Amino acid sequence: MIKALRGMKDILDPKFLKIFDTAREVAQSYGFSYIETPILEETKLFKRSVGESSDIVNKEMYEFIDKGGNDVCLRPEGTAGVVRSYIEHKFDRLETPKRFWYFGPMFRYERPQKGRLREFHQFGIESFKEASIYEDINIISLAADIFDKLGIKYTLKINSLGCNECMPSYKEKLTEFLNENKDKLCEDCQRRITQNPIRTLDCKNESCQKILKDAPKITDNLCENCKSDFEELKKGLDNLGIKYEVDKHLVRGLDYYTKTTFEFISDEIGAQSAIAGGGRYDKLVEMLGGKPTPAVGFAIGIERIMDLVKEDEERSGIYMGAMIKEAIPFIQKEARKLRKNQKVYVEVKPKSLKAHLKAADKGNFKKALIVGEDELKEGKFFEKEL
RNA sequence: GUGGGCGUAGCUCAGCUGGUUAGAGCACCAGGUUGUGGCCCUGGGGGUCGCCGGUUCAAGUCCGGUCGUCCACCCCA
Repeated sequence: MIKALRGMKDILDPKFLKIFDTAREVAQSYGFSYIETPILEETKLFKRSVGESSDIVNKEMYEFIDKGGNDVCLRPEGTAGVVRSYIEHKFDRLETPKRFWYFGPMFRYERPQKGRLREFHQFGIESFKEASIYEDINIISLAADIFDKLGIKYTLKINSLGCNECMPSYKEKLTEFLNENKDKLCEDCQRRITQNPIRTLDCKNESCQKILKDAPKITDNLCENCKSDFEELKKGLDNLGIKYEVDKHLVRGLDYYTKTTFEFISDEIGAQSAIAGGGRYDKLVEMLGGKPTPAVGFAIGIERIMDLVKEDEERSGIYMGAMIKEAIPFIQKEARKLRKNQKVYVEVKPKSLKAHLKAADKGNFKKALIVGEDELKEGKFFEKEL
């Protein structure tokens, strides 16, 4: 038997569509426009944006040489492609902001576990050309609306990584501190010093945490602008009634993030608890060859929230069935009329009345319309509310 | 890449220290007097016991390998 590849799943759960529909509705209600970029891109794109030091680029990409000799890979995340498209269409030369939403599969060659697949789906938002902190709030509000609409409980964590002005100097100070304490840190943290020093702040190792509590704090190092923006962000979320926690250890794993970072967490889904993550990435457009353009966005992991969405169990629609073969054309014709304003399912195999009612019940329909010999003669239905 | 659990019917699993035709519940299908579902009863279909090799008179059961799956680490949505 041929099976789906490791870490790849067929999607049969109707909740998947429900999530898609909800996310799309919310994004459109905010006035965002749809974008879908190719699933296959030049490998370079991700090396430059996500960062060569990241695990994603380092060991998780589905990378290969195509028949034309191009080094390509399946996209491991959504932002890079949207930014590439933004620049390619010269939107960076306009002053008008561009706001997009997208939805599609992403690929990472990892060991699968709960909340982690090799092919997974993300709904994402990217907003370009708007440097205002109010846009960050706008974006967070959009994400919160999607979760609220889906009935998903979450904890929102926010942090600021600082900008071009203050981040590099903080990184230096931290690296210096880490190097001084290098021999006391765990193996992972020692590796992190060169790869992504800020990640050490997040280490789960207790002995590391003891040492790191004396490490320079990111919030103490923010420049005036970043500091006031972060204050404004908190006020803005208060204003909208969106609850949050400040998490000084919140670091995004991708190199392109700056200033605001945020994560929506659920405590009901195991170790992979981040259901959405995002933030500002003011340097990325420039890094990929565009004009300097501020940008902010986020992505939701669809598979991670599947279990958090409640199933619709209400009966709906009509079940139509025939008890004799001759009645099938009749119900097909009637079904077309009825479908103008409701869901109508037609069973094309003749069955006993009992069997039809049972099927209508199992299918969670609200009403059953059955046609037998008598009904066919009179052009009527046997009608039953379920 | 590292560590641990698990692979027996569509699903959830049972199968003691190896012994004849491999079981249960749920699901599915058909009946319970001819055309009224959800409950109940009866019957039925469905399994190369993940795969390969080894030990043995005999393996679902023991051993090795392999693949898959789940959970965790790393990392991330």
